[in-house]
Amino acid sequence: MPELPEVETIISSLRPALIGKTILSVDLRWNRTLVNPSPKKFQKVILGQQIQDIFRRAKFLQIKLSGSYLIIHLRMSGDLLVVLGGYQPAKHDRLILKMTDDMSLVFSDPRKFGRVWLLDDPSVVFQNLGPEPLSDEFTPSWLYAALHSRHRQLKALLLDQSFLAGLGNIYTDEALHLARLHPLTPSDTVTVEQAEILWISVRQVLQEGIQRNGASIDWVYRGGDFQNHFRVYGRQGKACPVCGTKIERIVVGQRGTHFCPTCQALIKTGNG
DNA sequence: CACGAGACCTGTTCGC
DNA sequence: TGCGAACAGGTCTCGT
Repeated sequence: MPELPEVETIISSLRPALIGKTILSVDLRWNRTLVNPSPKKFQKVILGQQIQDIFRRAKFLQIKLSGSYLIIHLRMSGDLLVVLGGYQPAKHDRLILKMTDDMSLVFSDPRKFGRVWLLDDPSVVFQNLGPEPLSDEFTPSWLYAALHSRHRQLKALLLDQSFLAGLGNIYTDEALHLARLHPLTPSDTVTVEQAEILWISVRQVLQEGIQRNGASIDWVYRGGDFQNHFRVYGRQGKACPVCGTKIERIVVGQRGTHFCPTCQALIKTGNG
């Protein structure tokens, strides 16, 4: 479900509620949610630890405890909510941490793809991630060089977390539309100018997503409204906001991919 | 290295 | 109305 802006939005809501709270009990309701350590050790280690801060790295939530890091990835359908008072576990709850001040952190995840780690050193989980797109590390010249160091379809490459960390299916389609680049463009044919426009576009869609508190689709409403501002995602058959051409949907790397065939024409290169 | 298919899961929507 | 297919914001692994 969530991409970078949604994770950022969730963290913003959790931070004021959770910082300073101490974990009093653990209710693990789907064992495979927990990657590391064993359920028994997890409970033993986490009880009594205090939440000190919460950060994001890529699409991971990184909860700094007094003696460990609690790492959470929401994958497709995960959600985190804070509830006050007596709480009756719901059908899709996978992990519930009861805290001081009569508060609980609930990890709900219908599809059971989400994962949780409790680690002394979180870097092992992050070691294969590319740069953060909103950091200073991500520059137009880095992007141009990185695109040319591989030969891949732009859509697939932007989704690859080891290339760039944080984009998912929605924001990739939106960024490519803004940059007027076809999703199947070979990465090493992008010009310096196009790379710069793509760099601006990636940052712009992510910042807009954060500003709008992310996108809320399907049955989960978490307050964001970026879904009302999609240019191409999920809009196949509807008019491109720029030129009016019907948005098309194709499959790239097994992901639904939405683009405007006029604004994002595939430019043929080679043999002139 | 690049790419496609399959796996992991449940729920909703689409098409006949 | 019913029922199977297709689809869903993600990522890993395997075979070619």
